[in-house]
Amino acid sequence: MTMHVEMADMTERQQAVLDAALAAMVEEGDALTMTSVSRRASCSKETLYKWFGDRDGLLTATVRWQASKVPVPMIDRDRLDEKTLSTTLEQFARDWLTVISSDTSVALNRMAVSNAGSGKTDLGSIVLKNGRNVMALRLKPVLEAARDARVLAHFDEADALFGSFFGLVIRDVQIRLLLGDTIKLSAAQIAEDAARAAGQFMALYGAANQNKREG
Amino acid sequence: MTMHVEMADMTERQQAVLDAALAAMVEEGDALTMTSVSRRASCSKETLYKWFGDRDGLLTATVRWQASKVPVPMIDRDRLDEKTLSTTLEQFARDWLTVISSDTSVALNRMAVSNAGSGKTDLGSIVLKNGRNVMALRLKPVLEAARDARVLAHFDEADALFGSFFGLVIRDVQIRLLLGDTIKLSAAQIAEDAARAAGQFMALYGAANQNKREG
DNA sequence: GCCGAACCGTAACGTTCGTTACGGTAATCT
DNA sequence: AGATTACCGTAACGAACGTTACGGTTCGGC
Repeated sequence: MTMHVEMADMTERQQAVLDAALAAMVEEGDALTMTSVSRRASCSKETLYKWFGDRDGLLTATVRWQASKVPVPMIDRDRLDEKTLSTTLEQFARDWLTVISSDTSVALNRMAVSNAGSGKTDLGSIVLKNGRNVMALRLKPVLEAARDARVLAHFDEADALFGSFFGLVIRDVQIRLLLGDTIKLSAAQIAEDAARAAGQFMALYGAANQNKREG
Repeated sequence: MTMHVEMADMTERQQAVLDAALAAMVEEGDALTMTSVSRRASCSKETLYKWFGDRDGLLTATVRWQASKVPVPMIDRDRLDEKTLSTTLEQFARDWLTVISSDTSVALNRMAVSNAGSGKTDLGSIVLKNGRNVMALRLKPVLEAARDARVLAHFDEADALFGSFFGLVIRDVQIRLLLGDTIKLSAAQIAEDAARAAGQFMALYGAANQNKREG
């Protein structure tokens, strides 16, 4: 029976404990233990159980806490010419790649994937909801606005475009990171990749070049 | 101390045991236990330890066994006009998507990701080596041949092209599957996605359309 | 000053599971 | 036939860890 704690209800002390849990997840991965978290947070196990119910409760709270800390890029929907759309996409891609390649994101996704395999509580859906789906929710209105402004070619389902954008940005970076490949993504590298992804997306779906798709 | 067993040295009985382990991995995920494997395979635990050393040895042998079973698409490098390249890529994408979306692949990658987080032995590198890297190794000569035949625009590093192709094919499918999202990929859907990915790749990197990239 | 609540540190309990050990059986070798 | 080998089924051992319980400390309220 997991507790349902909203992030707003978290005291500073509790947030500090969750940060400790987060650090434990980064360093110890799935093998993180209640004892190690309590040691890191300088709190008793009894407190952990009182606050979070059980181990799963602690993990879900930790995942939610991290999710609430990830900044969501803002968008102005007012002016939407090709240039602004392109830079918006590029900024989106840059933020996204930065998050994805961070230690905490990797650890979090590893935990969620492990849990999705044999888990009672579904960390995977939480991560999906607060990661990919938030991005999709932010991006799709922009894509639709761009279509209506004739900046993008016509389409029916924004999901398909989002999927392609996702692929062009992430490529094989995330899965390689999750599988333990040691990649070093410098800020310059991220910026370059983001620009390439945005450019390619515009090339594929922009109203200026409409002859690039099949089906 | 893990044993180093080659696939060729596997007797039929041993392969049957590995198939049982594979089934256990699919159904029980990370929580698979030596007892459950022995029960499934109708063998004793003593035999498991004699053959595979320890739990990690069993897991790595299972991963290798599955990897050896995945068919690798063949390629004829002789005739390489735009049409054959396109269909080759499409076939590649179709095979790949089929593998990626299979239950065994999902279970295997989940296991490897979990292990990469807090593992002594690195299943992640094995999966990476037998999954992504095999594909890259097969595809890069084709891309280079296509470049030399002026079917693809000039490039220096085939890795970059491979990454883009990877993204266009996989998009967000794999990460969603790993995180427990229930997606149903029909053969028709896979075929459609493969065709789209191949078409988009040709549009971006084909010699016919050279003005689509940035940087 | 005294009380109760909240919390820390640690010890204790019970379960799970990896690992090892043992007795029994069928097949193969000498 | 007798011995050896390989294997099955099961029991037993030991460690790790989730969970609970307990004694001691701090702190806000009366």
